[in-house]
Amino acid sequence: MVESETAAVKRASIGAKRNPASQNAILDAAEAILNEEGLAGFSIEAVARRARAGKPTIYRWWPTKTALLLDVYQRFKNTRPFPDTGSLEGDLKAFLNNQLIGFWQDRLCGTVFRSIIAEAQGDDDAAQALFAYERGRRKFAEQIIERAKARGEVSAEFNGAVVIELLAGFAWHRLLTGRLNNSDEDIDAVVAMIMAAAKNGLRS
Amino acid sequence: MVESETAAVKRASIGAKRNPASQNAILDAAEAILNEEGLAGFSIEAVARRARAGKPTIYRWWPTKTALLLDVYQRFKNTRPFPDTGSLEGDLKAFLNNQLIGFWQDRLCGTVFRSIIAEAQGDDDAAQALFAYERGRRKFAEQIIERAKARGEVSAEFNGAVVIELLAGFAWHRLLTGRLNNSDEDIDAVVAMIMAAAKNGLRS
Amino acid sequence: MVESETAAVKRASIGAKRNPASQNAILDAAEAILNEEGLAGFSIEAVARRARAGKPTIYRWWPTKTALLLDVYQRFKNTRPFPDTGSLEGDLKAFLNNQLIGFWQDRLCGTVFRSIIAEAQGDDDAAQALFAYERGRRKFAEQIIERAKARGEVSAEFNGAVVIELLAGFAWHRLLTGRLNNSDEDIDAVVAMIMAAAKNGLRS
Amino acid sequence: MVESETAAVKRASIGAKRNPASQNAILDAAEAILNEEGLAGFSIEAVARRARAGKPTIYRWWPTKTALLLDVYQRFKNTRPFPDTGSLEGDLKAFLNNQLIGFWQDRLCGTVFRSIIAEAQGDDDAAQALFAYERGRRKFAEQIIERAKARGEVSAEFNGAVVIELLAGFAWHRLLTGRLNNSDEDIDAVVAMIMAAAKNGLRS
DNA sequence: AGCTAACCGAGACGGTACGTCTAGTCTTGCG
DNA sequence: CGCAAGACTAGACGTACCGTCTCGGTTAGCT
Repeated sequence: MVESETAAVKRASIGAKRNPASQNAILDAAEAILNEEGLAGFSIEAVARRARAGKPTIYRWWPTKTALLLDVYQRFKNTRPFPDTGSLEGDLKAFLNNQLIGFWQDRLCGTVFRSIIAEAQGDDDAAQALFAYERGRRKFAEQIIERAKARGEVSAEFNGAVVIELLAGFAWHRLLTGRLNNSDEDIDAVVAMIMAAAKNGLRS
Repeated sequence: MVESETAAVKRASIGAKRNPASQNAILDAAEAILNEEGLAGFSIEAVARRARAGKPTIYRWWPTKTALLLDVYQRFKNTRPFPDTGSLEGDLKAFLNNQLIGFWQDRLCGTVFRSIIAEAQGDDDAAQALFAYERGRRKFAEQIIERAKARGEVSAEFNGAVVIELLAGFAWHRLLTGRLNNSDEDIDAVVAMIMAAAKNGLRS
Repeated sequence: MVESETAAVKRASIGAKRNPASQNAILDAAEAILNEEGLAGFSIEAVARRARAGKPTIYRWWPTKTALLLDVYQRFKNTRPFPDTGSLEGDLKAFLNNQLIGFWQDRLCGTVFRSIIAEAQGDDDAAQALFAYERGRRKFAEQIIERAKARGEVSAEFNGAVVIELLAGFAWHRLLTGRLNNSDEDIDAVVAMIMAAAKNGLRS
Repeated sequence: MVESETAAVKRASIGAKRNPASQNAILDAAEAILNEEGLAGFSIEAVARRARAGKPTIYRWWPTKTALLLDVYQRFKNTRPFPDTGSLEGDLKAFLNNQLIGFWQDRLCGTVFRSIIAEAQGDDDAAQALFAYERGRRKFAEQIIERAKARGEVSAEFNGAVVIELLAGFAWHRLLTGRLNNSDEDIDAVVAMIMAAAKNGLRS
């Protein structure tokens, strides 16, 4: 993904339209800087230097630093499955492992997402972008509970939204406190807790 | 607490020891800026300007921006009770309401804590300080579960650490996604979920 | 001359040859910008924007900003007479009034020429163009002295080149120090000074 | 004067007051850049780089590029005499040689002054500064004529202001057309012209 | 009682990054 | 092939903070 991080190639305009080579070089550079120096060293200036791009080229396509971060994050998505494992327990574990904790452990996904969350705490635009994205992800994940209800695994009153947010919150907390690794056992514990609550058939 | 935010008074040295008036003026200014302009406008320079203090005076006592943020946060603490309500359910609700969500809704506590978390994502020192603080808070909160075990409300195998982290994660997630308000019903749902799991007597 | 400064008309290519409409639109825009915003606001970018022309179109025909300026200046020329008034005094006054100070007071001529001189101080190409132009003008003006010698108004040893340069220098100085206006009386004084020197019949 | 152009020394603050070492390093660097690269290469950025100074340090003390140029120019002044030679002819030659043409030929004085004139053509503040300076210089030089009148060399009606401006204009013209050198003979011719006019006793 | 050490406000210092502007080059697609 | 359009690299613009430093002054506490 970061194949051209020291791209010494000369990259001119390709006419009156966006040059995908530049776009990729910028995203590559952004990713590489986050990887090597973390959020603290991540500046538009540094990205431009590394990508051998002009600053205006970056500002033309990404209005804010966070927009660039979000784009870097988007490049990682779509690869991991979000399967119907046939059981609530399996689905919840897959959710944590494939979409949250496990996903963030892969490459820079976690680093980038941490940066986005941090950025959103001080910048309103970033906040709106992140919140919209996150709300969508949660809504999507609530299908897990709908499937479980269809299967009869949980009662219709079971509060799916809260379950999903509990899992997401747990994962965010692990991410933001630098404790993603060695979470396997705790993931099992969390899911077991949810399953226990589900078996009691309560409305939440 | 912010009684002297426009302190026009002249505040000289009081000799070879720390001047508490300066210390307070700086913390007041920091708080006021966070209140009025948010994390984005929060800079040492701005705090010094507003507090009519010299920058070195700030750097002498707070090595980093985050240290100052942590101090601002500390000023809010200690007031809210952390009672033994006599039941696990009561204790958990009190934990969320008095120590987490409810507490953060009060004045600037939430804003400041959000800022600290954000800062910690890019600054290692800040991260260590926050993580140590947070770990301590969780350990302390686990007493809730110990008390419940002593009462016989939950089995000895109940995974208290995970429960506390689920609640903390839920609260962080609400804080960081700007959804602290209108959480009362969801707090009840979360606690009900935990109680349901506890009643099943599982190891977690 | 500035008839199409807001040229909203669509101006396409007229095939494989230079489009005079574009050329004029560019010169018009350049002139208008100099008029309204002065040399400081005069950029190729601004000219292209105003003329609704592509930057390459400008660069194709004018290699430098100064070349464009010189072209704008040239459009003003040729209209004023450079007559043989029959006397040295009349010729000198006509020179100052028609070719220098009086000419520069007309419309933007002075503004444009000031800009060219300024440009020439930092750009070698511009300097060469300006100097060649100016040298030619002086040589031409020296005919005034030749005519006076033919008439017997001054001796053959009279240093015509220095006289012309004195007048040119005086005019440049007025132009560059923003004092073109109210020069009439001073023009008379300058010419009287030259006439007095001439009458003494000295070699200069 | 440019003794520390590659000043590798570390130059910290000397407290809450202007550091003359920085000031000198900046002026040295500005001078060196003008010398080596001319006005075209003269940017605040380049000066800061060469002086190993921060850009804000330059902007703190010199609001515009021209202000810096003027300061560089001022460092050259005051050394050359402006003597009373006892005769109008001698005074005029000394004026041209010591204060104008001859002075500008020395080191970078001419280059710097050319740059100032150029800058003044596009920047109003620069123009005001230059015009005020220049007006003062001319007023001062008019003492030459006053002295000649006191000596009885010229009549009381002799127009001193115009004479001084003729000389200044001649010198500016030589400077701005890159023809300072080999002016000695022409200086003599110019002065002879003025002397001839003076002898005729005309009012100008 | 005098000296010293640490404090205080102030603000300059060398830097880095910001977001905007222009320079000059390039390519596309229409006419 | 000329044209409008607009992308590209490059780098200067002027501003805001960063964290460090020295200044000149003040006062507490030790000698």
